[in-house]
Amino acid sequence: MRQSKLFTKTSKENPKDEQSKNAQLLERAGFIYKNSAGIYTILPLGWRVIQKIAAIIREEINAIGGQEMLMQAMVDKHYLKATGRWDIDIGFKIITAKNPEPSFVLGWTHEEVVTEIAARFINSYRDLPLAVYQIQTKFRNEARAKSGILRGREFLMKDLYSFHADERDLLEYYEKAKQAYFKIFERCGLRTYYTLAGGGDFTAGNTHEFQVLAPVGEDVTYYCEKCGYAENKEISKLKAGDKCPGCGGKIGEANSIEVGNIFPLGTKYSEALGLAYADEKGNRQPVVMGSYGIGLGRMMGAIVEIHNDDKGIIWPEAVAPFKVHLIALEGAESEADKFYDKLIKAGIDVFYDDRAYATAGEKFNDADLIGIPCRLVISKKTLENDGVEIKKRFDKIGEIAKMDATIDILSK
RNA sequence: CGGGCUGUGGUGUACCGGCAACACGCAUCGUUCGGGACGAUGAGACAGAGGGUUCAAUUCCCUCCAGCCCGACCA
Repeated sequence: MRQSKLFTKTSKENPKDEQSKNAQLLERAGFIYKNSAGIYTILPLGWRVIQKIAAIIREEINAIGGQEMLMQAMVDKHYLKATGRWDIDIGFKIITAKNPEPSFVLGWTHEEVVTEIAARFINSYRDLPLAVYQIQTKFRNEARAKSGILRGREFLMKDLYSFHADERDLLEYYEKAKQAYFKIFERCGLRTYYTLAGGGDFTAGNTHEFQVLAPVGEDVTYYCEKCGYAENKEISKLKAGDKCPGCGGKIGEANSIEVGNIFPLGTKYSEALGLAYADEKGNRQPVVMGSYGIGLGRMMGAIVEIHNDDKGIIWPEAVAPFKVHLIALEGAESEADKFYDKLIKAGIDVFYDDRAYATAGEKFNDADLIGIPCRLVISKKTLENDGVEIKKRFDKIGEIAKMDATIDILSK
């Protein structure tokens, strides 16, 4: 991708109406655009990051047997009526001039919908267990959208639902999902705490959240500095300085961002929507369910909150919009063009700053802001050695390498 | 939903009861070219919307709308 052709441009100033780091940096660098409070367009650069995150999620969820599908945003009243959730004041009900009485809501979750679908296909214990998921837009009428893309009114979510013959099988899968979640977050550069939490409108029992410690986070987590055990303040009896109930380590208190959660739903939804199977003896049993969510936009925001410096974003390699940022300086344009073509041919995901009228300083500052982890600079200076300068985003100075050798290294 | 603050070219700001200024960005020309370089010229806002006070409103008052922050709420 040539930077001169990119749809967006960077901005030198922070937007006046954004206080959170994630929104300031993502907007300045051209990853997102705010249309309304809590409603952000994901621009080409941001969409690349979201796609990287989505690919990692798909890999890990597919690996635990998740089958991807897509449910629709419009959810008929009868689904939420079945569980008494139609009147929860979080959805956007859809009305029209001809139909002032709403009969649809823009889905803020899909337990009811997926449960009814599953009831059509699950009949026997032989059909279980199963797990399906989607990456889809959710709508929530947040009383107060805040913190940039960390709490929006419309956002992309991965929601996974699992179906089991009994509680034991659910818990087994729950553990698998937990491990998959740890992998997903770790691969995306996020250190998460597996946090005991309440169930909200989803289930009466306890649930688990994956919390990233960060000052902007709106949750408060008590966590063990030694073993990583954690509880959400909402339900916790712990306080800072206590001893960890598991290992005796010291409990710390910190604000945190909930990037994911997993819920043992039990039979609440299967009973409400008639999802049952025949066991080995032919007796009808309710299916035991779990649900598992990850907010993709919120993850992107959390990554930026964690990985930045005073110059801009520092993307973890796995989720960076491009693998390398190639910069051509004055006097090296034609050589840089050739090198760019070679990188493309070698299959390297490269962002190429070919802008003729930008100064070196502008290019470097933009590169720092956009935050691609590996930078290549070609200038008259580097060409004296038939070379290119390689610099990691977090390094102060780079080193010169031969162009061909650089392609070899990058294509590995 | 309650409270506070804010709303001025594309962006960030200033001024002010007398028909709007500066920086950045943008356009053209020239000089530059390894950390947002310089000079010249130029385009671009009827000041969130509506109403009121006044000879006169971007400025004062009211209403509404929008945004941010705090709180309440909250997969």
